[in-house]
Amino acid sequence: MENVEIDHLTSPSTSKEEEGNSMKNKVVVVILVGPPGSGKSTFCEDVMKDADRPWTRICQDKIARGGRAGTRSQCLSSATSALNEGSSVLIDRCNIDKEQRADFLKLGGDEVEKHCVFLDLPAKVCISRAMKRTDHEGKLQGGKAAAVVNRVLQKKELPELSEGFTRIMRCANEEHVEAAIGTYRGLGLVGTLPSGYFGQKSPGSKVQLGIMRFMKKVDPPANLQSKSDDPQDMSQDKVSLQKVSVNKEKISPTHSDVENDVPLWMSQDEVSVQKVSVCKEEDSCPAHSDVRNNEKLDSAHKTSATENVPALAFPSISTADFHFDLEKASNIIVEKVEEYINELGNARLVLVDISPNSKILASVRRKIAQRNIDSSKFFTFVGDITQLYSRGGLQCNVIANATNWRLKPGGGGVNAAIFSAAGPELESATKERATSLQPGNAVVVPISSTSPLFIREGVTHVVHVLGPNMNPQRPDCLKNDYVKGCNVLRKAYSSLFGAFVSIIRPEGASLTPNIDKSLETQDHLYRSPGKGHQKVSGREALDQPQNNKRYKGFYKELGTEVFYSDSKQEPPNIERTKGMSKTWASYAQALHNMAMHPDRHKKDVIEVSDDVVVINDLYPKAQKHLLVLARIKGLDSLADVDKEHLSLLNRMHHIGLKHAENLLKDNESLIFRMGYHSVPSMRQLHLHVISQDFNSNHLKNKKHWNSFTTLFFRDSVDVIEEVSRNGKPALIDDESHLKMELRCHRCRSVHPNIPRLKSHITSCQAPFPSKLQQNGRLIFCDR
DNA sequence: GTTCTAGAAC
DNA sequence: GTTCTAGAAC
Repeated sequence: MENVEIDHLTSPSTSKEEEGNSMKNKVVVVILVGPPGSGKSTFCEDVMKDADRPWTRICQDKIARGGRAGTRSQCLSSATSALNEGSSVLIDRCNIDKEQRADFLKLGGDEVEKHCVFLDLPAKVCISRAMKRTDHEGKLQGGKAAAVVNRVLQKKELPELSEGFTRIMRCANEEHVEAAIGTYRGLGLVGTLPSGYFGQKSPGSKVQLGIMRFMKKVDPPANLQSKSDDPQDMSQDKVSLQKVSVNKEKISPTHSDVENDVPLWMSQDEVSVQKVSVCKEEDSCPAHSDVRNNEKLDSAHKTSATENVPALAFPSISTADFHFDLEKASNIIVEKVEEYINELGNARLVLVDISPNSKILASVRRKIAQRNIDSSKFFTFVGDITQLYSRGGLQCNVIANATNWRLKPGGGGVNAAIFSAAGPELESATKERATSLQPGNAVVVPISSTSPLFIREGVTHVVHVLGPNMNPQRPDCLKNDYVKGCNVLRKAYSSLFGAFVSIIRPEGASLTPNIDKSLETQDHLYRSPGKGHQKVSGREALDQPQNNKRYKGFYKELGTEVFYSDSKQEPPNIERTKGMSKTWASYAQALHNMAMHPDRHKKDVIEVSDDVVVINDLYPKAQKHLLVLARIKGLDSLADVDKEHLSLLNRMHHIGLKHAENLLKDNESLIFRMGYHSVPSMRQLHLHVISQDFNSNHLKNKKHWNSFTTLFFRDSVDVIEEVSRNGKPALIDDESHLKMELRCHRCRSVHPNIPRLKSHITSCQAPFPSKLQQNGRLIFCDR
């Protein structure tokens, strides 16, 4: 072994001979997992400093020779040598996905335990650190570090025990990291650590361990014992005595008598055992089914099992029975996901295939790894789409069915499986809404509360979608006409994702789905509250205490309580605002005063007419930032807008456009966007006309940035379309978007703070997201 | 909406 | 020590 490649720390009191005898079976391989800047090297240094146990740090950057990074095989051979010499090993490299970890998990054979320390710190923390360091061994520092961290995080796959780890410690913050360092520093010459998963986001676990408080000691319940002989001995494991809160609803939707507090020192397996012991209906309980099967699936995103976020699971359309070219299909999937991903809010899209060797999944994964797609919003999953929750722990409230033109059960594949799993009611409910489907179209069918799909899997809607057919054995074969085929496949995904957006945003989604004209007379499709008895009974069922705890929180979050009940009721956001004029603080009256009395504010006013006033924003957030104020009293925000204001909205739009075009004459490099804040701080409906440079000293904080660059900003064109279609604009009725991480509005990269972000956007020339490039959302000089 | 500022983060 | 955020006050 070359002595410059690795950091050794061997206890001076331990001779080689003693190591060979006493340490042989007690060495351990600790594989660090985390992006650049997550603190892997610091972790190693802290563990090794004054440690009793001999450690060897294997660092790929340090193995580097002649300016080039070392290789994986060099790391493996150094690690093997160290283990043979009786030293435990710290693998200090990103190890971000399973494939990168696999070889290191074979080190030393079965007798050597493999531990994982998963440094899962917020992206912005890692970026910030990586950018600031000046002495990195791999020369990864400064500006390029942010891009690298972003890229590495795209590939992140959560470590799982099933990979071969006996123990995983996830560290989500500095406190957790300190605890982990303490754990390994306290691991004496012959000590061992309990097996299992410690920390949140245990993949496949039904229990979300809540917020870890590593340092706060709480006595464990009398009926549970730590694996450590001495539970007070923090050197065994600093997490050993922590209690965490567990959300009952998330443990087992059908059983509420599970212990509410589970001590953190229990491993994932122990928690599962405990659940089994209190559950009387193991065979039918989804939680237990999942526990039994959770190692069969390989997704890095099973955490959604414990999160009540809306999700659409969809199979690849047309690539199986309809023989569509896989590469072309995967291109279209990625393209359409990119187009819709910003409309999802906290919702997710999951591409599902039953085969672990699925070529289409592999192709999509390969392509998304090269794109800037938020891996929490879109990921792939290997599993049966009809048993995602019960067997895979993945909760998806909407599943897509790649169906046939007759919308009939049978045939094979996904269609047969979904009709079969849902029971005969799906066929009748489908028939109520449509009897046939054209390629490229989709139809939404709510799932009855009595359907096994709802009871067992938590599925509330099936979206049938029909793709193009390239198989001469099937109807409507396109005979290899891929120009047409690709267009139809694009339309199919647009219909599907549009339908999903309509389900999760019932007030009226911003996209126009491809509604099959032949079906328009029937009551169904995407957004309509509908009159089907099924829907009403489905909602009634939610009032029953059993079977539905999971879904209650879900619907509350989505605000869909009203949407699926009888259609005479209005969506909740309308009800709330009607006749309940919001009270506005004095500081929030400025725009109202200007709109009512423009003559008193002549120096700020650019244009006045009977219905609008145009002003320069007093605190512009970009080089050019105008406001078009409505002059109707009582029209304070989008919540007050309805169909009668459509002509005013159009007029505000055109006045805004006129001013943007005037400003473009002076500066052709500007790009404008026009829109409304979902929940404005200032009274009086006002349209922002803002240049996309965001070059302004008045843009100071996260709220400023996110109010113009997330879904909180409602493009004028979309608002107008929604009001003309639904009579009301779709409202994002919470302000969570304002607290989201700071992402570049062009390339979508994450930045740790406002100064860094502002520095980035001065030079980012990436094209705007495709959605913004459509429907005239961006206004720019065409020459 | 902004300003101010304590204290967290670096 | 400086930078940055986030909450209170207005």
